[in-house]
Amino acid sequence: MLEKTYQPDGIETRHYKKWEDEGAFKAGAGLTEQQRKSAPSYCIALPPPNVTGSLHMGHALNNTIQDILIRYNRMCGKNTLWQPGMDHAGIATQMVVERQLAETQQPGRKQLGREKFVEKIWQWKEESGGIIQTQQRRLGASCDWTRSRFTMDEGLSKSVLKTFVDLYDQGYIYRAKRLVNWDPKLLTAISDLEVEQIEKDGKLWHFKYPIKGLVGQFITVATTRPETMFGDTGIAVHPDDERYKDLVGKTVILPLVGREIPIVADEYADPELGSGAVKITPAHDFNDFEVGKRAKLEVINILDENAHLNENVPQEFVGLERFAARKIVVEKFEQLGLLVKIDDNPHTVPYGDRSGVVIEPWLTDQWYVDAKKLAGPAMDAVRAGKTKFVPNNWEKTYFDWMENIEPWCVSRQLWWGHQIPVWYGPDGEIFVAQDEASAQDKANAHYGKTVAIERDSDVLDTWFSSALWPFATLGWPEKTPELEQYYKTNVLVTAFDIIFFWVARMMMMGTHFLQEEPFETVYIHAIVRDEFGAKMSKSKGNVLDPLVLIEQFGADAVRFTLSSMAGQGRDIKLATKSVENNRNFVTKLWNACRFAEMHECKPIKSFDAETVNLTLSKWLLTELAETAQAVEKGINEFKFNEASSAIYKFTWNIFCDWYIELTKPILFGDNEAAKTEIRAVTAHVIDQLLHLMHPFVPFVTEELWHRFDDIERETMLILSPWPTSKINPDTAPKQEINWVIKFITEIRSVRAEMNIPAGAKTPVVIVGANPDVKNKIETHKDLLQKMARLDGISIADNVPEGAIQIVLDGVVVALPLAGVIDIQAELNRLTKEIGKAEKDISGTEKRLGNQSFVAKAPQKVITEQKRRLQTAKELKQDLQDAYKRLEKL
RNA sequence: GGGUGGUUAGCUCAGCUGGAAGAGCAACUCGUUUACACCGAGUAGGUCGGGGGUUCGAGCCCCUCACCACCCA
Repeated sequence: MLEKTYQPDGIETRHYKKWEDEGAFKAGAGLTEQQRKSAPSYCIALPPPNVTGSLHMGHALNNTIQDILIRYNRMCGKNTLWQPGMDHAGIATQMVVERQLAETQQPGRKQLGREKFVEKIWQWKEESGGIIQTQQRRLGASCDWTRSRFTMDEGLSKSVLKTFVDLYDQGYIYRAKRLVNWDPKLLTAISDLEVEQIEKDGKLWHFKYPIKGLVGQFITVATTRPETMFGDTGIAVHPDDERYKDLVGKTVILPLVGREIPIVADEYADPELGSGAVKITPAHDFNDFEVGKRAKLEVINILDENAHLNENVPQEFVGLERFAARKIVVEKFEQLGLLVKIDDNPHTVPYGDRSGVVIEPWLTDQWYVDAKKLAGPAMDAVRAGKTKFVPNNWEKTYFDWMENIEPWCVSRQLWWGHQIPVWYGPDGEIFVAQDEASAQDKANAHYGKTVAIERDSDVLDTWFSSALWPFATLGWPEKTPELEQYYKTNVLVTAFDIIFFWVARMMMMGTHFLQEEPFETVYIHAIVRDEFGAKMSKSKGNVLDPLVLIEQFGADAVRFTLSSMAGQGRDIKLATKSVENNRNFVTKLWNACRFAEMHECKPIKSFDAETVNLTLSKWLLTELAETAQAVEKGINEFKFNEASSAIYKFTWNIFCDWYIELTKPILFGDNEAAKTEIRAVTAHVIDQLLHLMHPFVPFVTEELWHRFDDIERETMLILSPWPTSKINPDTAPKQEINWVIKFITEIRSVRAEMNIPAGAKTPVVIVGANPDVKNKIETHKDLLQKMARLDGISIADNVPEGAIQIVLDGVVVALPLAGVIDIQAELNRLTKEIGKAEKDISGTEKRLGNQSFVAKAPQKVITEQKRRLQTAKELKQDLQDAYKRLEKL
């Protein structure tokens, strides 16, 4: 016997273990060798989480969606693969391990040296990396863990090297000295996508620079970064700016330095901003770099890797930290009388999203991928509809970014990652090869003798390897059966913030190396926020931990909450309360099965939905079939909220609220044939429902499927085939049961409104019943009485005196309660009802009286309006009659 | 500054190719009945952000304004 409530803890781990142990997650699970070859494949590459990561709500949503898709398609008999894994997260991992070394008083990174440090990282990875995969299991993710991959594993590393070498040989990769976003804390270049622009209350300092040859004349420049003045190599003014026209071509003497620098005309200078003249520091500002190129200005780097002033500044300033330098520079200008004023100036400042320090544009040698060339085919694939974005509007974001794509800086000054396969000869000649031996050969051939070569110490950007994910995990560059079977993958599920980072790069690499884009569909889901719509963040303290919620309410409740809220194009505002509600929903399902169990509803193997006799059965089966179709449609269209809502409504509002209640008179009665049918139907519908719900709430459904009857299951629900459903074209059962429901609802409503005690049973008299109504009443007499709390139903020609009167489809349902009810209250109630009918009548009449409506509206709408008017008129008449009868008393 | 999404009941959100606004939660009233109090029955609650337009008809289409959120400069 099922317990009163569902307790997920032990059950979840038990089923998960069984699924995993018995290979239910494995590629092609549930199919025979033969079927695997012929079945259509369905493959999802899991966006690899970061090896240092732990499961947050975003992952929970992301994984839930993928799991729904995978479980559904697996049950549909497809050859499925959900390919999991992790990426090595260069910076993040290095940071984690460095912090750990510091905390345990061990020698730091630099003391250890590269080899030892990397060893430490591997050690860390084995011991505590990848916690997230355990957490994904808690959520129920049915990935093929036996195929789990890591971007630093041997196979992927090979793919990465091949990719680099091929791209280099094909001319897509080059080395260049350009400005990069330099993180002076982590001492590496970072992607501009890893730079956060944050609005800050800054200052705008106005400095006077003396003009050479014009004694006592100055030009005022405004700057947000005084300390960079040591690197100034020019002053820019707008070419049309009358104030400065005469100064263009002259030079100024850079204070504190004494360098002579030119005043140039460039449209970059905004006459409206500050003084209209702007100092140009090409080595330390992206815009200035461009101006400098146009005006052929000198490029002077004044910062070292730690963002301290280097030897290119006057002796007394060398070694100063950038913000200390700023203070001192301002003081010096003030002392020299060259500080004009200081304005408040809110502006955006770039911060490294990992380090949290201000990012420095810094001039370095780095490796670049010519992303522009790769972007072309990747865009074509989307234009041609070979890859579709869902919701579609994200295509625009994709195109906007791809069209304006910048060279992709792929080198990072880290130790953790794929070391760049580039070797340098004694004179700096570049040799690119997959291993040192081949590089040596190339070098020897080049120089005509054996020379010492040295490998580039930098590693590749993590995204360089993740970009290969959808095919490298399938074995590429080898032509493996898996690659053949599963590429291109069906869908990529991710959040919008990853479109640039990852989707775009996979599209580029996939189209380039396999001549086929990596996915049919890119489904972009929502971002999970807190219940007030704010971003979840540790500092705000509004983070909901999925594992805590799973602990509290069960994984199914968490999953169902997320899928219910996964509407398209909208963020999810998540409150604990809604998870609790869905826990209640799971319990409701549990109790429905408990009811079935109590009444010995057991699956009948030979059950045939076509042969049921009872209207109630036919009605329920139709509702079920409609639900199944809604669920399928919802999943196929990525409208998980619609699928979830169909499940919820059927389970709670149809099956529990009505069906179970309507079966009670039968199950407690003595019509054995009816009882037998209801038992079979109930069991059948629950069985089907558990299938429909399984992708959403896998644990409780698996558990119930095994428990609500005593059949020894040959398989597990996870591998049980998805039901086929057929909607009965006969709508009569539906109409009949809906009439029953309406009858009961109306009486209940009136009883509550007229304050009839819940316990009191009332007789009811039906007046004006046609044979059809009489028939329905006769058929469902027991349950109508039970559910509407009636004490007998009689049929009469006249309405008894002093009764409450309900008009239901032209029939008067009277509750003769003379002496009990408050006549005036009943008169008031009827007046209100009459008012409603009148409003309906006048609205419809107005519409039908409109010539152009009648002339232009479709016939269907007009007929509907006429019918509506007729019904309303009849209702009003009946209500008025009821009123008159009562009024006479 | 450019772009995207949003504004519907107190809250969170549905609302199909335009045909008379729905759910869940919260609120309030009442709880007989062994599936379930993690429950049941019922009630109330909305100028669909403002303005204009198209249309016989607009929450939905068009224009405009306001506000909110996010992305990119």
